Amino acid sequence: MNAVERLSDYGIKPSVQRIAIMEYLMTHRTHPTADEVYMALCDSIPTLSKTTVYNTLKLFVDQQAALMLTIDDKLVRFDGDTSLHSHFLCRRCGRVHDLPYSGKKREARELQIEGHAVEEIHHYYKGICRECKEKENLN
Amino acid sequence: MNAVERLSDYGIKPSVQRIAIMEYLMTHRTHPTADEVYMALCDSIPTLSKTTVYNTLKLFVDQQAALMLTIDDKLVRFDGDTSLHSHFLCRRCGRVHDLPYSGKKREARELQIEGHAVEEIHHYYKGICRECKEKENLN
DNA sequence: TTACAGGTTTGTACTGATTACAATTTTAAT
DNA sequence: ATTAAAATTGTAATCAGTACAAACCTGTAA
Repeated sequence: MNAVERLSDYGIKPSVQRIAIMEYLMTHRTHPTADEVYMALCDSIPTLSKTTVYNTLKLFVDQQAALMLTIDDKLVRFDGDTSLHSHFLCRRCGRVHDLPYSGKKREARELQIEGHAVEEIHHYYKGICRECKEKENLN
Repeated sequence: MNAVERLSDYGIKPSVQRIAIMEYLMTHRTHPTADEVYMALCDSIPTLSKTTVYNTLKLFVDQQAALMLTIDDKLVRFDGDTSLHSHFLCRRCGRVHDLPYSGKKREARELQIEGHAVEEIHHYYKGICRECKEKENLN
């Protein structure tokens, strides 16, 4: 699946900017911030505006073509992988790693929890990631 | 357990401000923002500074006497209940409701997931809360 | 009592991510 | 080719949160 197909799957009209941003999300599983997306693309699209990046990422989230992660209290991150999975934020290196969804399988399909209509599930974990732990142990 | 006891349990020296803020967190399970805490207390402590509220809440979180919730992308919220539980954000009324922790019991005691050292677990759910759904159905 | 030292609080100024908005450009249809 | 609608852009503004230095306590020891 390419970026254009994915956009139209979610009812988003393609444009140079939208395709580039979606492509970036699809090929970089780093959970980038809006600024990181902008910095990565502004060379290849010199006229790109930061406002467009913000608007476009918001559009993707509204259309459910991307996830907005608020795991970090400073920065909002975005994830092009909308499948049900969890996230791990390393307080050492600041990276966000994907984890398989660890909740009850049943719950993920439930529309209701305690009478509330659930539309989004976010499972976040924080700590020190494997790579940072291994580096630490070398010292 | 009163606020002063709770502070000393977490190695925090009591002061008028710290006691008032901890007391507010203990008696208001609304997951308030720093600004909400400030607005609630500035009448009874007229000299209270917003910086103090921010600093104190940060101190509580660092000492693990409170939780910082980043369920909302706009505002950081605080929770005086540090027991393992989940949260539901209603996109209609904006309130955050508590939910029992629904993850696997095993996982909560694990220090590691996929090799990462887990220090914090945050399970967030978003949607429309029961009260808002019921109000909606009346119309 | 006085003076000092440490920690705490305060107010102001600043930062930096995000948004509002109006102008410009592009797209699509007639 | 015209025109309307949609998309993009740049600038200015917003506003939660923070840095910093001055002022203020609190306890201790001369």
